[in-house]
Amino acid sequence: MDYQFKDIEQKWQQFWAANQTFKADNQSAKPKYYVLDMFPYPSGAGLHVGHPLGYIASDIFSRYKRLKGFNVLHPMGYDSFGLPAEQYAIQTGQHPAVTTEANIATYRRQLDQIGFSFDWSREVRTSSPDYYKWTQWIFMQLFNSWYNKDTDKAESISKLADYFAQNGSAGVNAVCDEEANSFTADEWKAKTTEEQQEELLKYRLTYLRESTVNWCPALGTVLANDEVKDGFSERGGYPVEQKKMRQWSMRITAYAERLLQGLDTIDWPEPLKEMQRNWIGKSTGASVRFPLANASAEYIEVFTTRVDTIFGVTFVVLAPEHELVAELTTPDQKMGVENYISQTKKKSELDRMADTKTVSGAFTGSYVTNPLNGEQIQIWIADYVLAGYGTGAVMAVPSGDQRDYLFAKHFNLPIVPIIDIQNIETEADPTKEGKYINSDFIDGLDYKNATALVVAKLEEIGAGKAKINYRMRDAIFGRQRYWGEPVPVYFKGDLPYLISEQELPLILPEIDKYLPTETGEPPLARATDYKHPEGEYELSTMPGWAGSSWYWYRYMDAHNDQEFASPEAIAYWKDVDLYIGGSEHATGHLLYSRFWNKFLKDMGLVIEEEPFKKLINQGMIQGRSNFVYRVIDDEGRGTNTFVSHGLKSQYKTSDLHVYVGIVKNEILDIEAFKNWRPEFADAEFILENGKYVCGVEVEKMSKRYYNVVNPDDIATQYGADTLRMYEMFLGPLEQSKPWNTNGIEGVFKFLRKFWRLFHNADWAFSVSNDEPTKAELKSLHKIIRKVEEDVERFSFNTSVSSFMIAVNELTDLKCNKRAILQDLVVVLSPYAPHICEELWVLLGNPAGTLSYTAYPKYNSAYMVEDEFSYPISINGKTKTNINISLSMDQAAVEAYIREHEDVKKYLAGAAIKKVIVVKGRIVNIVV
RNA sequence: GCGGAAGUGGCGUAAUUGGUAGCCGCACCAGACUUAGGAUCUGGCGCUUCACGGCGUGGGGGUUCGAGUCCCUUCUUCCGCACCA
Repeated sequence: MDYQFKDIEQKWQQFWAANQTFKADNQSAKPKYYVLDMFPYPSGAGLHVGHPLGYIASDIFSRYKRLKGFNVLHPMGYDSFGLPAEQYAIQTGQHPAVTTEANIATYRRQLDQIGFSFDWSREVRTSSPDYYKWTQWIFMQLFNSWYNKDTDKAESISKLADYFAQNGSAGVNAVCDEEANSFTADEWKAKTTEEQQEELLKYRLTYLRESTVNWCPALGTVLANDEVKDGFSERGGYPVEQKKMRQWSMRITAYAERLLQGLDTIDWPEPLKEMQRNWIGKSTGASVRFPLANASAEYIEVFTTRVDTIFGVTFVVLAPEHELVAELTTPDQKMGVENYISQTKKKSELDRMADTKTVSGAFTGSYVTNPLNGEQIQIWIADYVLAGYGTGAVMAVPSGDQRDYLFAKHFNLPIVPIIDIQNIETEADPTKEGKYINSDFIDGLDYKNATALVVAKLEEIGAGKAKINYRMRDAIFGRQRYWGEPVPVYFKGDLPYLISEQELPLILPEIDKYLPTETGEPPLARATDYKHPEGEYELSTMPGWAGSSWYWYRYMDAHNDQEFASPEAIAYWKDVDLYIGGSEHATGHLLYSRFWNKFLKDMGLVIEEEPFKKLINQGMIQGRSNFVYRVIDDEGRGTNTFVSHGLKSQYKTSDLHVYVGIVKNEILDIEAFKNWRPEFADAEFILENGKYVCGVEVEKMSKRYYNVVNPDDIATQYGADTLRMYEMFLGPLEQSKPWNTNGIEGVFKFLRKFWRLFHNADWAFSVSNDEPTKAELKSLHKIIRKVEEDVERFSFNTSVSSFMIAVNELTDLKCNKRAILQDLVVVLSPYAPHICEELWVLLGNPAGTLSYTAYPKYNSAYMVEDEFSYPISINGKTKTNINISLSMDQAAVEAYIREHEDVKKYLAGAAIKKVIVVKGRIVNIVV
């Protein structure tokens, strides 16, 4: 029989499912290996050819590891809470659970078709109550914890309360709200329960606080920083504004340093680590207090990374939102300041970011004192100072900072040079070289010594101290949406209380409409029976990242209803050895997951500090869009005539995306185009060389560009094995590339050739039991080693090429030896599992044993050749080939060369200076 | 502006990590078999030259017996961050 991929693939997919071939055990004598894919959000559009790229790579790796004798955990599930299903529900009234269920069915069908070796018995869905019960449970643990800086870990909040009762707040070194108060033990005991709870809330790792949030009116919810891009929501692209709200947050900042340090211990792509480092944004510097004369506050505190430049400070700038602005504004400056503030408010976040050129600001009329030289300096406000970073106030050093420089020039403020080699003619010079001038007690010193001395002096007089600042903020956790995990909290008065663990899961209630209420409350307010006996439930739900921040643990023990995963399961699987997914999750999911993991570690619930040991970012597969060109008539109206790409410059045209399925090699199938949409039924064409040529562009693969290529279609036409190998063949896994089906024939031909090796001219299965020849063994062992090397370094594209070479070689040798082919089947099986299972059984092996057989052992003995013919170069120019034996050492080779007739001829009497031999091979003779 | 990655045939890419640049595939050309071919097989395929040869990894320079690979410089493209004091 010719290669019938359809029958073969269906047969084996059914076999794997029926026999649970890939079910992993939670105990085994084999070493464990955990391969994880980023689980998909099941959108209505289904999978396109880009989605499986990473899944194919991880599947190859999983199958390879099984052959190498590992107990492999390779699970899959769905991140099934999320905005799109809810938006769809708002528009159609359909329950998100219903559409989600339907989408999951589509995803599952599409995934099954590609022949993945997932252990489906461990499937998870974040929207299932069995699952979100534990998301809520982890939320409760976070609520019940605070971060102790002294032990550098999270600890129980009840122990903190005990401590307060005994010692008051003194000696507590916590990461907490700035509003946290100091009190004695007696004062604590004198507080009411409510007052104590209110105080404790300032310490909890998940807490409720009035804070400035990203509010998206169109979505009716707040968003975390990583969900906002350039002032617009990442999902949907709606405008986002800043708003003060009482909101749930997660104290991820407590883990800033550990999140940063941990990056050095994990094997992740450097760009991704760099993105996380940037996001955490650690900067080392000092906080300095500039004393105020006549105000309620004693000083203005600023953060600076260049405390050595303190003698160059000629003014202080506050953010317009700074709390002291109103108080510090003198009557005669009042008008200017208020104008400026209202002007700033009008500017959107986007304008403010885009416009970094214009210098603007206003003088408050007040002054502070430079704590080191007693100078009186002006206080200004300006929107180049951000309220959210540091203290919302900066000391301006125009000689060293370009923004301060421009500001000083614009408002005619003094600019004082402080370093001898500084050149401040036209711009600020932030140099750290040179010696200080105009700088009192640090004059003549260098950067390092000056910094240390200034910090020491500031600490001595109580005007400042060394400080580390992080750019990262706490993560906003509540969402005013329906389709997410309910927050397991009820309110008595203004204070939140956890529901009891017995009440978990707190089930998402049914509601009739998915919009916010008329009074602006979240959709959950529409639920009629949603009430806790002791108070009102929290009405916001958790954000999309909650469920995905711990899911890899659930896979370890997916059906446990007593714990999120049993300690035994966690002790066995520990962490994810290999994680494959897109880099778009760099500052979202991947950061939050590391944060929760560290917290769970602190609680003693998990073992490893970092959840994902090695991570690979697969590149994005882009779409290849095709265009037709509609001719525009003289009145500027679109006609129904389309001009071919090469002639379009002769007409006025507008371009139109055309469905890529009716274009082949840029040639439009005109009949298919006419049938594509009714309005084109009588379209006319201006052709070139009798053909209509389309334009091409690389864009994101998306429905609206008509450039989506569906894996189902490829699998139907060529089979899953071809699809799998072709996606790998396309290029390096980590590289983004446009999808192009053109080369797929080559891969398909390869699989047919491979199939043919096992069959005779009449397509009857036929292998020989003869001893393999040396050449056949060499071909086999070359590929055994090559695939091993390639898989270990995730270079799947190069293995596909090597498979083609091996099969070409064996075809040329007319090899049909069982000894060769059986090993070849094993080596190829991670890439093309279906065809290999079929051939494995035809070779006489029991069905289902292929996945757990041993990977063939490479034997270098088959690589050795007695004599090689080498090209000889003299002074880098290739002259001739000579034969040389591998058993010769360098000295023997050199002697042989000197006496060799051909070499002598080319040397023409010149003396040999040096013979370069690399790995027994002469590469050059220097004369 | 700062940070990162990358520039190799008509195209996707490869190069044992400093050792014969262009493997494998697509496209293309020629041939064989064929009623036919969008099937299969064989051969060719960086540029230039009738040929010998010469040139060639974005450009320029350097280190080296030897550079796609290392160093300097410059250009281009993509990605991330972006008033972070």
